[in-house]
Amino acid sequence: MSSDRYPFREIETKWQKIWEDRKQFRVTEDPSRPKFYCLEMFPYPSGRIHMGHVRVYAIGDLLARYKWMRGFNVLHPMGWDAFGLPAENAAIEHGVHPAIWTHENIDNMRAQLRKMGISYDWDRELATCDPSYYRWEQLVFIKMLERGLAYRRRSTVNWCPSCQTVLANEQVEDGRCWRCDSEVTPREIDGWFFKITAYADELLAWCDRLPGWPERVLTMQRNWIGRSEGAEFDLPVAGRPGLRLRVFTTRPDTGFGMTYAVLAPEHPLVDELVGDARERAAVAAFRAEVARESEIERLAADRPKRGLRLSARVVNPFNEAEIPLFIADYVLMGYGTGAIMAVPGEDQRDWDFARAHGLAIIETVTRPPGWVGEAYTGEGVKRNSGFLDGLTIAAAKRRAIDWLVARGLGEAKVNYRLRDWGISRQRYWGAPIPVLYCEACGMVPEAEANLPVVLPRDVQLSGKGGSPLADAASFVHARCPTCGGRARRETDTMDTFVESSWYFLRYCSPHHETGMFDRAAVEYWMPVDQYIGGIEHAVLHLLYARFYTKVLRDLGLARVDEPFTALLSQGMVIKDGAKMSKSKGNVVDPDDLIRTFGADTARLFSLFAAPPEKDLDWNDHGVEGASRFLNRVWRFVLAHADELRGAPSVPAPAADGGPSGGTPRPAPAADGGPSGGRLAPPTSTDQGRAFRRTIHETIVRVTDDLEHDFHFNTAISAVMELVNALYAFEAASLDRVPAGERVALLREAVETVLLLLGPFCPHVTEELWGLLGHAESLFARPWPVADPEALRKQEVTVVVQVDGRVRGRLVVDVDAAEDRVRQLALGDDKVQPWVAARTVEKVVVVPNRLVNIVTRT
RNA sequence: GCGAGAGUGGCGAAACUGGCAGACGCGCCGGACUUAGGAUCCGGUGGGCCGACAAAGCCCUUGGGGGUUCGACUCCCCCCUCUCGCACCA
Repeated sequence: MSSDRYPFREIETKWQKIWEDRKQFRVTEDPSRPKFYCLEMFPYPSGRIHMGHVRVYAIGDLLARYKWMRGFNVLHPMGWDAFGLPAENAAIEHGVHPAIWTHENIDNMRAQLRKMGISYDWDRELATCDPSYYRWEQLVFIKMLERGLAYRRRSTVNWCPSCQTVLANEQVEDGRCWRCDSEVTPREIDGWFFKITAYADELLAWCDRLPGWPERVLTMQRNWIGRSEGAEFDLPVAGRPGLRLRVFTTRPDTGFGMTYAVLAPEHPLVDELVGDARERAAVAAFRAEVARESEIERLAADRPKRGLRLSARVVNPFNEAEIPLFIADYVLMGYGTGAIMAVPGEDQRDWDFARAHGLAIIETVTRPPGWVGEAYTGEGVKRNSGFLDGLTIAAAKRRAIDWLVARGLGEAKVNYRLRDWGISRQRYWGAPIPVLYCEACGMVPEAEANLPVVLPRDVQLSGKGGSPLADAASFVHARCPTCGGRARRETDTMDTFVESSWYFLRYCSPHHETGMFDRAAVEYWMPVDQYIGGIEHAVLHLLYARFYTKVLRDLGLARVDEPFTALLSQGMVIKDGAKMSKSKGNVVDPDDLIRTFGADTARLFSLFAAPPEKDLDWNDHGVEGASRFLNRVWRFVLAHADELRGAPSVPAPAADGGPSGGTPRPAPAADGGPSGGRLAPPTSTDQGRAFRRTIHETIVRVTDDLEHDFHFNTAISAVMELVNALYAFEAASLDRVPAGERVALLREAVETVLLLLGPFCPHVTEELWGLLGHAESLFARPWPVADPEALRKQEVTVVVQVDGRVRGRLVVDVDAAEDRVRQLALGDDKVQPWVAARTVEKVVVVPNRLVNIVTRT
């Protein structure tokens, strides 16, 4: 079956070696050329690449090679997100050290990626578990500590019992661990945090300035940050002078509608407010009941709101009314002040609770006529609201805040859903946090001269809980960098998302030894022009990396506001309607695929089967189709190689940029093939002219598809059409087109196919390019530019409609006079019967496209 | 519930600012070449009128229903379905 396929194995091995030996894709800063930084999210070295990797790296390589041909200085690096739990779990299960396991996996995956033939600058490869990498992150940690951007505190965190570590909020999905899907439980623990909330406003504001990002991702980030404007103010506790309850609200205008107040069950004020032992017991019971529920149960929609009425009462400062106070499970300690004023008239949650507990409901916004419903949250004029009556909601909000401020009760306040990023992990295989606890000095950062704090090799990994580093005596016991006294090292390691928050900066100067990166290199390469990765990182990695980049900027290390100018979120690879997984038995192994069909076919199908942002439905027959297509190209060139070599090569485009704003290469390769021709093929016949137009229309179509919309699938189909046309022309032109002209056109078509297809299928196109007599790499050639002369049309087919239905066609000169086209249409044989018995009311002529004759009886 | 996106042949999908719906590929059908073909090449392939075949033609068709327009997959309104994200965030 494969015996008739072109020899992809030899060809792919051959060219991979040549590219590597030549270091063809190694780049350095070159101020004379425009740069293009093309980056795919680096992989976790799990050991094997999967089809998702094939897809994302095929996309990245396509863009990198295309930009390369367009004359850009392209940075296209690859590395390894090498810290993380799987390595540690493998160590526990199989007794192999995480470092060894990781490096073996990296070696395997590097070999797999090489077989894909991707244009990486391998000299820039990095692994985040390397001390020469993470040392800079430790240095930045210390600087963040100095500025209060890193801090330690005790808090309730998300604990994954399976991973035996803490998770950041972003890493919990529906109450489950993002990695292992275990149910997360709350735990009170000391840990380190990055103050991402200090950047909430900036992260949010820049969401409006990232036009190259998918709206979907920006929306997710905006939601995650969750900015809301409102007010914070105090409710005095009735009969307890000096005791106040602080609440946050986004609707200060509804203060007069506040008929009760609610505290989160774990609110610290609750203990001060309980009256007697009986109430104390009731509170304890209520808290226990709430705590017993898992996160997942609490998240279940539409569950009744439960609450407990306290004996204490508070005073509504707006109307001096004494109102009841509750603790209830629908108020969360983690947001705002952990306490709310309840306005059942204008808040559905409060309405539900008020109805369940027989509480008063006051409407403070005039409902529209005929409105029926429960709580009303729409626009309207204020009523039942004292000094706010008659105002709009917006005006009333301002007036209410002014009123609170004037009385010293509160102020305007912005709240965020975003929490600080908890980066402590109670695990081994991560970057050590460079901090010590001195018996004399307390918590002190490690001295910069002592960095890196290297992860010790000899550690017992049991998986039984507790930081493994805590058991490594040689690591834990250290000298205080300040006083020289006895000190204990921090044994938490950093979340691996810290490493992936700056690897794109390290790529700019991966071997830089005196700092995180070389400033000039970063100035030249950053930001990343095109970032490509999965949607699963819409908030996680992409938010952290944006934050960390801004921190580095504010530390004076780099002048970059945003790391990624444009983002492409590629869809998943699915098969038989489901995500590929071992349990479903629908996994396609990239190695098998490449062995059977070759890397070019694997890449071509990945790019052809669906547009990149959609899920890709894997189809084995479709892969065969892709393979068949490449064979078709291969066979044509081989059958005609001798003949084609004698014809003049395609003229290299003049170095004046392309049709779509690309930037020029400096000098076209002086490699015109053996005959060195530079002239456009003659087109003395209609057939020749039509074929040449097809060639150049294909150039326009493919270029537009790549440049504007990432329509890789339609770009490929355009090339397929050209190949179909090539076969057709070859067969039909033999006696009709002069031999010299014919072979010149065939050569122009073939070379155009190879150039356009090169970034998709680099090996086979390189090989065929060589067979045509070219000494230089296809990728040293500029991207083809359409010849306007070839695109010019003499005639066009115009559709003739009668009352919107196609009844005939006309072939007319391009830009023929409207009147003439109208007359031809009306007189057309096919059209006549449809208009004969009717009155022509109107004739619409769309130049070069269509005529619509509108009639009535 | 809120937000975003999507719904087009047997399947993956095309269709630029409204202008020939279904490009390209898969699958299927037929033919050619062949000892043979699961290789290759050529042709056909949305549904219906429609029959033993063919040609030509007509009608219907982009989730459903309305609307705007000479003309709607595309724009507007209503509804249905699916996917994703957020989900007591005050």
